[in-house]
Amino acid sequence: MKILIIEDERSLAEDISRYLSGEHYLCETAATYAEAIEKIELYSYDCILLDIMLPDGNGLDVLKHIKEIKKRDGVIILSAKDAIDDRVKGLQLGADDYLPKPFHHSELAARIFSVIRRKYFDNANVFTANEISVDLLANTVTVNGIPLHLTKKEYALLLLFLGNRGKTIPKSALAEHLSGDLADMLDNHDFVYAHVKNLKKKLNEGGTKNYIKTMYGIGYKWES
Amino acid sequence: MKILIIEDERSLAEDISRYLSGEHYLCETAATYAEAIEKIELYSYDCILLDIMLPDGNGLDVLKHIKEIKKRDGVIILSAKDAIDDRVKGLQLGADDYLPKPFHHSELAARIFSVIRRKYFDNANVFTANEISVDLLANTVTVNGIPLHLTKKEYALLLLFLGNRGKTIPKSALAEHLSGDLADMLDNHDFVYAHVKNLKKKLNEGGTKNYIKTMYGIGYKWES
DNA sequence: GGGTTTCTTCAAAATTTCTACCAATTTAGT
DNA sequence: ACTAAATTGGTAGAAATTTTGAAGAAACCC
Repeated sequence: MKILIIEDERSLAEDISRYLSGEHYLCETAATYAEAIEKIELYSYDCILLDIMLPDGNGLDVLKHIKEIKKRDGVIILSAKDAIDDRVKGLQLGADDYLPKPFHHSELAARIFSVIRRKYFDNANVFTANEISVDLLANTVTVNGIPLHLTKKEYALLLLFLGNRGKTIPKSALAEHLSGDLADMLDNHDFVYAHVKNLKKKLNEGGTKNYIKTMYGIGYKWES
Repeated sequence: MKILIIEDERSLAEDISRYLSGEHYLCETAATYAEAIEKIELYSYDCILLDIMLPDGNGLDVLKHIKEIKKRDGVIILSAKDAIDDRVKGLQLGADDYLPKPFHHSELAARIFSVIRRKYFDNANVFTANEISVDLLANTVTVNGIPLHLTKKEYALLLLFLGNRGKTIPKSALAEHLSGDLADMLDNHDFVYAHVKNLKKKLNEGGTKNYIKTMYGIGYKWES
């Protein structure tokens, strides 16, 4: 899952980025209004964290922009505790949530989780696709009611697939998603093969059909 | 879609090439000014990635050359973050976009995609021609709503046809677009025949009319 | 620290795609 | 209608990619 952090205070942005990376999110940052607009126009994110005060503009304008030009990107507004005005305006403009600074990491994670859940998983805590069922809060998986033990990476992989059903996910994206540091995983995708294999195997032993299709030369796709 | 990567730092060029290959692009590289000019004169590309600093010349001169002698090849300039001058000059000279180094692979892919979409497909993400529909983001093809599985080269071929509807495409151009190493494929077009044949067959089995007309002695043409 | 689990690397086997080749067919020009 | 060149369609070997199992590293848990 991909997060954009729009925040001009660099140390805070990096702090958040580091924490969320450890929670299996892929993070990017934008420190200015201009940079934020650029990234929003070019990419899509699962969730955007939006600081209201930016050196060269107002975060609410960024939000307006997001909602104008498209998109179903989730938005969580970050701002000072007492800026009630911003909060009201933000939610009116279509923000998904509001988090006053300072906040706990765990609280941020919970809000992001909730936004993503709403966006990809019909807002349910338990997401079911055919015979597979995922408890997003407990982070457990069952197949036909029987618990299935997955490792962290396998679970991350499964969520990525389920959140992108029907879309082809390039190997490089899988590598990025699994590897945390998107270093030089560019030429070595062996570990992706390994994890996909293991996930497939476990799902299969659990008795599911094979929903993970290979897109030769590109990546994989979840087909329900 | 065919990309030319003009970049003297070999490892970077290879990185990019590998990544873009995984995203359905056909890549070639040029490491020097001379090599770049040579390839540009000989072939055409859908998008050219242009490093400004080359060991034997300036990338802006390459850009000038591109715009002089032809072409609707899209150009994205790659250069150091603070080279504002180059950016301005580049855009004045007709570059389509500018990407400061270092950049994320996904960011590069997004810019290339945007250039190509603008150039060939009226800025749309899903492109439909009669009963055929191509999702440029997911890289999938459907015929009358039924998914059609194409290989990389077949997909590249289809995109080339759809991007040039009504125009006769010479065999040599098809060979260029399909050939990974632009060896002396100039006299041997057997592999073009093969891929056109396979694409025709799959489209036909999918139930489309035969839109690919043979222009005897010249090439092929997509006729809607 | 020892034992267990998980992650990554490696190499051979299987699969998919690509290219070369050949015979049959079509085309353009005479 | 005949000829030479170009294209089609099939097949097979080459090349590239993925699968698979096993083993070595690394991380984790008492």
